[in-house]
Amino acid sequence: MKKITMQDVALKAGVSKSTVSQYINSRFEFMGVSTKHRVEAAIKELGYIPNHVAKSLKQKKTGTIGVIVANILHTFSTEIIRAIEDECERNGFHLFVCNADDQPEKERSYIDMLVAKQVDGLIIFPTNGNNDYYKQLKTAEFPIVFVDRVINEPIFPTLLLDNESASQIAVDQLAKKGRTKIGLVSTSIVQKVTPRIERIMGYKKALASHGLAIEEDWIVAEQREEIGSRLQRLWDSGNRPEAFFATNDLALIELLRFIKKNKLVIPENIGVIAIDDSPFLEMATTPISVIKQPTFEIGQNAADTLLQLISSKNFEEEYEERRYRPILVERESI
Amino acid sequence: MKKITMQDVALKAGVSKSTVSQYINSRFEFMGVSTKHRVEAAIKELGYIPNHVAKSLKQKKTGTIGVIVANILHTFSTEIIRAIEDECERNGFHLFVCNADDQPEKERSYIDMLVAKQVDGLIIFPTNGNNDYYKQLKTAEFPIVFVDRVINEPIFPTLLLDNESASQIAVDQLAKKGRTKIGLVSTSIVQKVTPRIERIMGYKKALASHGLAIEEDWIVAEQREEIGSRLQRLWDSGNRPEAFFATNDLALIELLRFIKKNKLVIPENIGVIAIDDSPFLEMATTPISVIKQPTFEIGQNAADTLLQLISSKNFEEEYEERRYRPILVERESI
DNA sequence: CCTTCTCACTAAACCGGTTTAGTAAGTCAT
DNA sequence: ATGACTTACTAAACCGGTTTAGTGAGAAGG
Repeated sequence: MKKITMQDVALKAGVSKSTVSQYINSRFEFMGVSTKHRVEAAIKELGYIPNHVAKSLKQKKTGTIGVIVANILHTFSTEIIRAIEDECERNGFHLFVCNADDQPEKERSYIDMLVAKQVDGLIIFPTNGNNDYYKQLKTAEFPIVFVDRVINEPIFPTLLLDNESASQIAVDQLAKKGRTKIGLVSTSIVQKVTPRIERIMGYKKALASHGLAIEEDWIVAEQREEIGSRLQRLWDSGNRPEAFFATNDLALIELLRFIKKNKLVIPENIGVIAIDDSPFLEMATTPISVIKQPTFEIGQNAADTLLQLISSKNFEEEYEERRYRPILVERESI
Repeated sequence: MKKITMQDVALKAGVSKSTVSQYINSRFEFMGVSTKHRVEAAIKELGYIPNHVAKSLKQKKTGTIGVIVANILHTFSTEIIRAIEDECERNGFHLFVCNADDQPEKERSYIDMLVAKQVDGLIIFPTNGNNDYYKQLKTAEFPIVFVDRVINEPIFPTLLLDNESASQIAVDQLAKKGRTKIGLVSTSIVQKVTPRIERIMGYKKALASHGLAIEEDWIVAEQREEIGSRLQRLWDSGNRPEAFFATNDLALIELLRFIKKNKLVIPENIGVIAIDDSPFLEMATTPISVIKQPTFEIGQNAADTLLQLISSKNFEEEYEERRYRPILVERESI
């Protein structure tokens, strides 16, 4: 069935399509009342819906933004995306969301696809494997904002949690309850993912700040599927920490699974604290203490920063990364 | 900074842009080897990225699909969307995901926006408030697939859980454990949302099938924020069920919050079963039994059905709704 | 009455890639 | 030598909306 165009509306209303375009864009300054009503009636009668593809071609903008998430399984990612969506929507933009699964090749092909689709800008949780390509895009003055991870050069605005600070809070909380033997559980640091690296660094610094030794065996940083068995081996070795600090929600799930398997009681047998929250942690038998990221604020700011870049076209040579203060949610698990 | 176009590549390579277009589209049948290499080198040298907006205008397709979710807070929604994303991606399509918050006006404006953006089709979890508009789109032969909810006429393919069956399984499980006083917790049915209505209907039928009376006071179907206080009043009344059946994950969260507040022990003091799963339910102190939807299959089929509609352009007068068998995940909470 | 200005509207170029009919050169068969 | 066919390539129209310079009619001022 033939799609209705402005030309059809113009014919129906007895005007030119320029006049219809003026009407669609609410430019009524030089438009007779009779003309206006005829165009309005024609649009309604024909059920005309504008074609934004044609408009985008001429105006060289699409009103869309690409978001490339490194790992969408992290709850905080989806929370940040929700905030980005809300803020973009408030400004008349819509999102393509893509999941790179922490793979640089996937990320690269998403960037290409989104640039080809003429998105007006990108928000990327960078995988850290496309640094040359990021530089090319910088040279091309393509608007990009990074979130959650830092790359080797500060070429785009970068927003992320103060990870070391988050670890400091975690260790502080455990130490405050008298815990001196503190282990850490993380997902793999092979890819050198900023939050994981910085949180482990922060954990070490925090232990040192409490005069506590760093027990390398108590640092479990594995692929998610390996965490359980590593924890088991650690537990069975007899040299056990009193508490565990999980650096993200996926690590926490594996930690809780291990705890349940060994029929440990929180916090009597083992203390637990984690970074990032989930609705169920609050109402677990033992509600789990967490350090939250201000995901809504990060997302909103990321969106605003990008929209600013898009509209101003003012590109700085370098950008200072913006760090967000973590938020302690003290429950009963430590 | 000026964007590189095919014309620029053509000039560089010493060919016409038609030739460049043939190269980009891998049409080499009538192309000299020398020409091919010159075009290839020019593309690489200039860093040319095609403009899909121009291509879409000419070809009248964008390779994008709109997904309008009624309520994105439900975990099953995001699981279905993940499956849709994967399947669409496998077929070279990408998604716009919009959240209607169960509001028909929001849904309507999203449909308009997505049609204007020339998406090739829509997957909608319908709010049930735009039936006339759905019919208009049917008349216009716009490809749409409905998910999770049924509207008053079978004008588009519709995929959803066998909700009554899910409730039957829930009541069967509780009855099997000797529970005869079974309450139900749901989010609000004011909007007549298909799954909620059907699950309550299924619950009543299932009680009847076990010769159990329907205690209207034990049916809590409220706005999410009201559920806790309604449950509290029910509990304090003294006329209490032995177990609760939560019809979705949001209702379950409120139920668990109530249980925790009243220091009840699952399943000793109160049995619990719910529809829809979450990672944490498995490792709760008392792992919660659930009836899962086959979200991956539903999402994949929804995507395939829509892609079929898009490519075949073959629209039936009516469609039979497709029901999916629920899956029991027996844990320890009943 | 003539000139200038304003109002209301329109023709046509443009955005960038696709596609198709057309062109030129070379090959082959008669 | 000529006609038919194939290969390799290209000019230009098209997709649908935007935008701008242009046009005609009417009003106002000198």
